[in-house]
Amino acid sequence: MGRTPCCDREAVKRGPWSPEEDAALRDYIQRHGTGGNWISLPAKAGLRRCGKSCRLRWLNYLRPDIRHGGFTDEEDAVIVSLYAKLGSKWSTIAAQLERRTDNDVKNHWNTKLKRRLATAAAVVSAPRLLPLPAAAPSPLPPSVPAAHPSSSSSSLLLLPLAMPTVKTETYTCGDFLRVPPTAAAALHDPFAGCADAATDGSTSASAASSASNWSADTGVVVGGGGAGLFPDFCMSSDLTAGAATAEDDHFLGGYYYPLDPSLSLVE
DNA sequence: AAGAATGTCAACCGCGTAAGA
DNA sequence: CTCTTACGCGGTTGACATTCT
Repeated sequence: MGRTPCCDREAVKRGPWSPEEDAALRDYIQRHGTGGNWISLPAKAGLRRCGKSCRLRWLNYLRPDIRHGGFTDEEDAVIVSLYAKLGSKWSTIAAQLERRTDNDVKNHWNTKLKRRLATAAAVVSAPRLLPLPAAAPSPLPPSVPAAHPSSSSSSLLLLPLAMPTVKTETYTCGDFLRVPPTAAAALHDPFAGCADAATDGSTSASAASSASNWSADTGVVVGGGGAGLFPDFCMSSDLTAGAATAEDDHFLGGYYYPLDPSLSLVE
């Protein structure tokens, strides 16, 4: 037994909105607002649409202060990070992104980010994340916090990596998708355990060292491998300038997945 | 060039819940 | 307190576009 429909399905139009309907709805709302009652709005606006449909059309498409598509790397990082913390709370996640709708964020996750992560994880075969040698010197500049409060219990090395602009050899950091440690765990990252297993106080799996050890089939080594390398690789100008703070959650640490499936790990 | 496969995104569905009667 | 109504949200669908074979 289904629930009572919110409106008479026979009486209302469904499917894609015409430009005329868009104009009528936009015009009405700009003149009168929603009036706090979406159910009665369609009749007042002269639309043969369900109130729910009007609300959705306005919130997800017609509102003047929203953006569609073209998600930036920073937005991707925020989405992945918040998804790991909150799950599919799309409205909450969207609220953290300027002028984005929950529907857009949800679609972006389902069609791009989720698949990208899954593909990357599948392509990569263990060992995914290379533990740094215990004696590896800390690559962190003095101004960069050694650990983020939210993940301080993890032995993950938190890296001074931001969404990447510096080209090194064949690839840039833009060729990798950064996933914060918590997000990687939430995605059942097969390598998460590898990082967490290092409990001896030494720095462990390093996103930067991982990224810097990937190569293309051509054998070109990206970077040169090793923890000492990444100040030259993916270091954001903000971080090198010491501007990063512990609050810059999505700029610190995490796993780097190659977006190019042809990338393989350099042993 | 054509059909199939895949990707994208707008829109719908139905559930949970807050607010009001 | 209970019931009804409407809103907001997350999951899902389906049409259209694009890419692949």
